[in-house]
Formats: sequence, structure tokens, C-alpha cells
Amino acid sequence: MKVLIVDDHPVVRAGLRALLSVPDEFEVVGEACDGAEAVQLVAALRPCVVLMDLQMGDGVDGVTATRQITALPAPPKVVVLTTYDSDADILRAVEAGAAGYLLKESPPEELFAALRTAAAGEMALSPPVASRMMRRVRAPQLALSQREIEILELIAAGRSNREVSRQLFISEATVKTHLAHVYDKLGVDSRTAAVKAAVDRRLIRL
Amino acid sequence: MKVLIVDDHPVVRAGLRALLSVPDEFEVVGEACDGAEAVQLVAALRPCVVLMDLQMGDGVDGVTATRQITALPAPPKVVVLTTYDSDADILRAVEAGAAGYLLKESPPEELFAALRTAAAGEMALSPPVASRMMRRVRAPQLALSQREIEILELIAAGRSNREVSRQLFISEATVKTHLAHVYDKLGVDSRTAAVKAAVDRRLIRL
DNA sequence: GTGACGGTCATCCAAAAGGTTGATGCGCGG
DNA sequence: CCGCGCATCAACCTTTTGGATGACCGTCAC
Repeated sequence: MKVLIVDDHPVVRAGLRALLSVPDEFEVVGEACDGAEAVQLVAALRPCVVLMDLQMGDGVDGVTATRQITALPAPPKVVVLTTYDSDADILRAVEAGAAGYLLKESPPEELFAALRTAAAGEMALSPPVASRMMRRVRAPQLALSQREIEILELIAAGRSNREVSRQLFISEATVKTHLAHVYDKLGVDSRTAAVKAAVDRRLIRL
Repeated sequence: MKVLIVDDHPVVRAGLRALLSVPDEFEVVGEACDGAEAVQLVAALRPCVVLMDLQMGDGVDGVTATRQITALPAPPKVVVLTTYDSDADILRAVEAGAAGYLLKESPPEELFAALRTAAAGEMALSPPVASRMMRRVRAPQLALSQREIEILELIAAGRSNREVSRQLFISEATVKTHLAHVYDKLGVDSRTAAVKAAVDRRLIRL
């Protein structure tokens, strides 16, 4: 199975290459250190599976790269490999077309299993990720909409309502409406309290 | 040179082992996945250098483990390897006795050089880390007072100025004065931006 | 002792944020 | 088809926050 590794850390790339060299079913056909290179290499090397880091220092981030790759003709499966199990990241990755979401803490066996599962067309989730998703579906009253999370993330980055409205091309009134809904759902009544609550519940990362 | 690897991620451990296997001057004598195991293995294996991750999920954190290791008789050099170049982390690591501070983004050559430098008794810092330290010594005005941090922590917890004033038995005006000073020092102009900046610089935890 | 710094407080004003109500359009499932 | 959630916007009002000053007191260093 041809695998492409995408990660900006040489250490992590070497680690994945080393781990994947043990079972002879995997063949690492290339490595990319950012999103742009990843898209190019997918086209050139035609891997079956892409192991994609979400956090990448410069250039295109993992979610965007995933979206671009899955938009290609006959795309490979993309398995996201990341350090954090945050709701927002998982949802965005899955929404972007990821076929799996793994934590770097996972033992090698889980990594192998996830690659096989993804290549077989199934969705592969780390056990902690899966349980988090389960908690989410049976606690829908906390669920913020994508738009609400998007706005809350900008608020958490220290932006004012006006700045958020300009960045998202919507009116300030709309930002305030979304924020009011967020406050309702989180049971708070200020932006800083909302940020704290959302970080606590892993809805966003700071 | 005998090296002990300490990291809670199997992927990173494998990566370091793979990278260090290339030059024949290094010999990885063991791996630990948390701080407690690291201290035990240092005593048992007597490595020359310990490659220590700062962020470890459960158990003893990297700074504490570093402090414990450097307190041993005839301690090995500890080189800290981490993802983030935050001021507070660097200082805490150095204060705990680390002989080096490397970013995981560093190319392998830098890693090798850092190990050699540390083993030779010198201090090894990644270029970005070194430049950050330089910026810090010529910008000491960033230091928040204890009181300012205390107030900022309550703000970060979502409290209003009024709530903070009541909790600390001071007037709201005083809270506002402290906050204004905090904004000045952090170069921001709102509470949420201050919280973000302070968390980024590890002045507070959320 | 004088000056710098930290902590305390006050006042006044402007800007931002929050609360309420109401309205439109869109897509989706019963 | 109708309701519901989501996203969008507006107008109004209150509260909170931020900005600019100025002031007092204690401590610590020079």
C-alpha cells in the first residue's frame, strides 16, 4: 500500500517512516512538509493513503490540504494524524473529506489498522476520538453550529465584533446574533467566559 | 554517545530513534514514555544525554522530570525537545537544569549538533529559541506583576471587572487600571486579546 | 531623601459589547 | 406543505469596557 507522509516535523516524518517500514504491506512513497507540496506529490506519486498532520507551521494547513486532495480526480484516502482531540478539528477534518482521524499518542497497531481501514473505504477513528464523537451526538444541546464555532474562534483570537464581521463579510449585527446564541448554548454571558467554556469543552483550541 | 529518549508519542520515539541511528556516534540505550520512567531509566542505564519532551500527557511533566534528573548524582545532560518556542517554557526548562532546548521542527543536523554541544558541557539552543531569548533580554518590560497576572487569570476565567474587584476586595477602578497596564505590556487593547497573548506567552494557563 | 515602581482609587468620556425584539431566506425532514 | 434550525440583518437600549488623567501611599534602592 503506497503511503504519502505529510508533516512539517522531520522527527515525525522519520518516525512514521520507521514505523511503517516494519509491516511489509506499507510502502512510503514520499514525504511532504507542507500542504502545497502534499497536493503536488499526491498528483505525482498517486499514493493509496495520505497521512496528514493537521498542524503545519507555514503555508497551507492540513484541513485545506485535505480538502484540496479529496477534490482531485480519483483521490487517495486521507488519514489525519494530530496531537489534539478537539471537537472542532475532528469535525473540520471529516468535513474536509478525511477518511480517518488518529492521535499521535496512538500505538503503532492503531496506526496500521487505521491505514488499512481507510484504504478499505471505511472511516477510521482513534478510540478517544470515537468516544468524543459519541458524547457529542448524545449531547446535542451543546452543539455549536460550524458558523458559531468559526466566530467563537476569531473571538478567542482576540478579535472584536467589528473585526470578525469584516473578516467573514457579514454585518456586525450578525456577529452579535451568533455570539448571543453561543452564550445561550454555553450558559455564559460574556466573550471571555464563552472562550473559557469552549476551550474547557474542547470545542475550540486557544 | 548513549542517549535516552523520553516522549509519550510512539511516533516521535520511533522518529528520534531512526534519525539517531544514521550517524554512528549515537546509541539509543532506551526509551521512556513519561517522566517517572525517565528518572528510573537514567539511574539504570546511565545515558550521557537525555532527549526530553516537555509536553507529556499523564504523569510527571518534562520540566519536573528534568529537575529530578539533574538532581541525581553525576547526572546526564538533558536536552529538551518540544513543539513550542514559548518564553515561559524555555525559561522553566533552563531553570530546571536543561542543557539545551530544541524545536521538533529542527532539521536532523541541528538535533545532532545540539546533542554534541550538550555532551560537551555547552548550552545548545535552536536558532529560533536563541533569537527569542535575545528579544527577551532586551525587552524585559513584558514582565507582568503578580497582581496583574492574578487579575488576568480571573479575566481569563470569564469574570467581569466587577466580579474581579469583589473577589479581590478592591475597587472596579483598580481592576481597570491593572488591566490597562496589562494591555500596554502585552500590546493589545481588549481582554480577550490579552488572554490570548498571555496564554501564548505562557504567562497564564487557561 | 528622592525617585521609581507597584498597588490603590476616582472621574469623565467614548467605544464596544450585551439583551431584546423582530424580520427575511434557505434547506431539510416529517 | 409546514415547521425548525441556521444564517443573515436591523433598531433600540443598557451595561461593560477601554482610554486618559491625576492622585495617594508604601517600599525599596540609590
